[in-house]
Amino acid sequence: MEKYKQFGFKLTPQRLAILNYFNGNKEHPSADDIYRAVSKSFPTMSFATVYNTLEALRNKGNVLELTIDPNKKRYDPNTMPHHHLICVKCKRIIDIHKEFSVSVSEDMTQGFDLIGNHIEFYGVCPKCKSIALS
Amino acid sequence: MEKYKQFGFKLTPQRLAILNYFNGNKEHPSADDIYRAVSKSFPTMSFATVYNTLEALRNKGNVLELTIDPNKKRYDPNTMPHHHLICVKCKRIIDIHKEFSVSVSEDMTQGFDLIGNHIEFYGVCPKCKSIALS
DNA sequence: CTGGCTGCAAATCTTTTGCATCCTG
DNA sequence: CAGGATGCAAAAGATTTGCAGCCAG
Repeated sequence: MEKYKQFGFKLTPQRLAILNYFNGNKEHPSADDIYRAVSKSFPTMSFATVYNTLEALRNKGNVLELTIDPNKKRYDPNTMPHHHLICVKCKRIIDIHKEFSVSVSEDMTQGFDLIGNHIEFYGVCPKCKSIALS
Repeated sequence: MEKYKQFGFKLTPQRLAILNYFNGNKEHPSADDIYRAVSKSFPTMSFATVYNTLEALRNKGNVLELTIDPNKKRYDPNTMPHHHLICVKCKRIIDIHKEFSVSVSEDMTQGFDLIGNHIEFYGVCPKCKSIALS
């Protein structure tokens, strides 16, 4: 795919498969999710390649690592600034595209240089709500 | 300590040691930090007891589990609502005690019931700034 | 006394690493 | 054709679990 040439890294078939899986993906998958999905087309795919590719993409700023799920890292190919809402039961994550004004005065930052911020919203998704009722 | 009786769970010496370690602690320690600190007074302390106690405290709402550090869970005995600023280099976490208005319209939440939110600020702490310069 | 807690070790899960081989640029 | 990427397996960390014995209430 031409659109990936800009990335400036070797475009192996495995990486292309991961990029295709990411394309338009809003699921915030874990490394294992990616491994399982891409293994279907690449039976020899290894975790080393998944993590290696994620690391490469992360260094280029094409993927974000999410720490919102306590059990494992999740990855987000949508690099536009945005926030997340996570279901506390099933851990499903959806995007919140909205800007918030969350400035902090210097006396609160104890000499830190600020780089950015990310808001985690917590909630219960519709599916888990209905399960809870039954 | 009388103040802990309210917790309504067995006050073993090990748990008391963990509670004392937590008392006023602003370090946001990991399970391993807790284990190492409390092991000094309790050489037989085990990880099982640390995790067991953390789980019990968490269920009572006396400790928060932070997911902000990608490498491990961190724990916060300060249960007043507040936010965090993390150094992206050394992972030091400091508290941000300020309220922000971050309401989300219903059309963004896709049917989720909202429970709460938490803001992660990213930055570089003074110590890591000076190391970077040298 | 008794049920919950402790401590140890083994197991699990996620992520990382070493290294020989492969293949993109 | 060289250097980076792959795949496998082993290793490293973090967290969980099984279970026999212990002790706070």
